[in-house]
Amino acid sequence: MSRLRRMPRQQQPLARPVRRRSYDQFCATARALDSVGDRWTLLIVRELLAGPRRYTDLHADLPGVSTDVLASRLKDMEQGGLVTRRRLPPPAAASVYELTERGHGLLPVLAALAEWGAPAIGDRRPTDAVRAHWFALPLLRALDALTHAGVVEVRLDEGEFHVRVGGSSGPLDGAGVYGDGPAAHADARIVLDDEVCLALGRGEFTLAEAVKDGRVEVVGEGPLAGELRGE
Amino acid sequence: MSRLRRMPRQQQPLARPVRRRSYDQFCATARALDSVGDRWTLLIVRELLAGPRRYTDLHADLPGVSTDVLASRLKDMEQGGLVTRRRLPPPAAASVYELTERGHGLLPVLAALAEWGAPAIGDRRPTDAVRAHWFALPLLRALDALTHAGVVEVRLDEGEFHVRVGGSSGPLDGAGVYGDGPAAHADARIVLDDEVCLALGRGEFTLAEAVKDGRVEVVGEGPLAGELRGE
DNA sequence: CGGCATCCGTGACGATACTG
DNA sequence: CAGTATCGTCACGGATGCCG
Repeated sequence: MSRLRRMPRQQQPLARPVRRRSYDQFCATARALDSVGDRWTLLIVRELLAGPRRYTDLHADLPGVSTDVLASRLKDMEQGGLVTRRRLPPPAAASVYELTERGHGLLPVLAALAEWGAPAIGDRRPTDAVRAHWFALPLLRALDALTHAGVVEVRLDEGEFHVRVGGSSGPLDGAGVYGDGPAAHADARIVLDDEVCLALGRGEFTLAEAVKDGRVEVVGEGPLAGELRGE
Repeated sequence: MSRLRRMPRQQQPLARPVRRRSYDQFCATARALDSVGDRWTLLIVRELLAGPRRYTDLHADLPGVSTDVLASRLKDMEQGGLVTRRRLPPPAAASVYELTERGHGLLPVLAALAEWGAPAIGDRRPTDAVRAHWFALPLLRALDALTHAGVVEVRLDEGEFHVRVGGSSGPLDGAGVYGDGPAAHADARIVLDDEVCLALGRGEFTLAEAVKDGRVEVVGEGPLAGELRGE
């Protein structure tokens, strides 16, 4: 026995207060990853880009995250200035988390990741969870060339979501860039299936082409709907 | 002894073969993070964007990564199609890792992260490591409006690196988007300090403005150097 | 019921030593 | 030089408990 300690190894833990893990590199990318590189953090941002959400809603739409990790991430993100916690008025005894402006600034990061990941998404595996609004990020790429601004409601097999488009995705009005479920007021609605939605995100064809051969159906009368039809 | 097992808890380990950890979500962003969301992976990509590197070079420019984690990541990335391992011709008994085209496709992701991280980089902490080419990604943002193509050598306090610009960052010729050290053939050279370089990455002012008031010095005679001077 | 905190087993990580 | 082996520590995932 006595696996004779091979080294004194008595080096103190250095009295590190709590030391959040950092890459300790003077590099913009590394600093960004210090903030959002932890597991689940960017997916929490993806959820919050849909607008303010409660803890339980976040937990429901992030299958696999454990309760303590979610709570811990939200705390870290609040301290890091990515999210704020807002207590709802008395009737509803609950609080919601929402992105700060800094947190919203991660949209290009999420969009770049979605664009890179779209070609490799493959088929849906039996163990894969799905939510309709997860298709919003890839789709935004196909919609960001629109000149008219407004809200587009998107109907997929999995459910529906809505996105704000046009106006260079102007200043947020407190709501998200996209949202789950139907929109309060939609300027147009499109109906398509997952495959077509992902192919649009991959840039395999344009929205106008997809509308033309019937893979995407456009409902609505306004100028935004007209532009979606390629008119 | 016998800390009496408190529960049957006999649920088999399910005979999982090895199961790389996945978010198991049918979502382009989550799939992307399945590939590059692990700690250190994106920073390895940052290094390899500078061109093919050997294991030891990677280890030297990624302070803090342990040898086994680096080896494991490179193996995962090779299996994931992000990098290839190439054995150098006999004289040099070594092998290098280089990005595949798919791996190069992560440049927009790294650029978005760098742009988001640049405003928050703060001051250099005593524990922070630095490498000159870590400033390349933020700087690319300030250079991507150039119309002339070529190689710009950048001289900072920390050292020098070079970037390929123009031509919409055309097809790669096997080398990186940027590289450490001086360029084999540079069309122009700029001299500036870290602060100015990061401010350019934050978009606080344009390169032409910085040249005008002397915060950036441009050396060279060709058309690219002329454009850098704002002529 | 929402919002966590606690406990526990497993795996990932970081440091160092060692080997072909 | 290019990793592999070993080991201690911490983070993660799952279940459960607590508390307003």
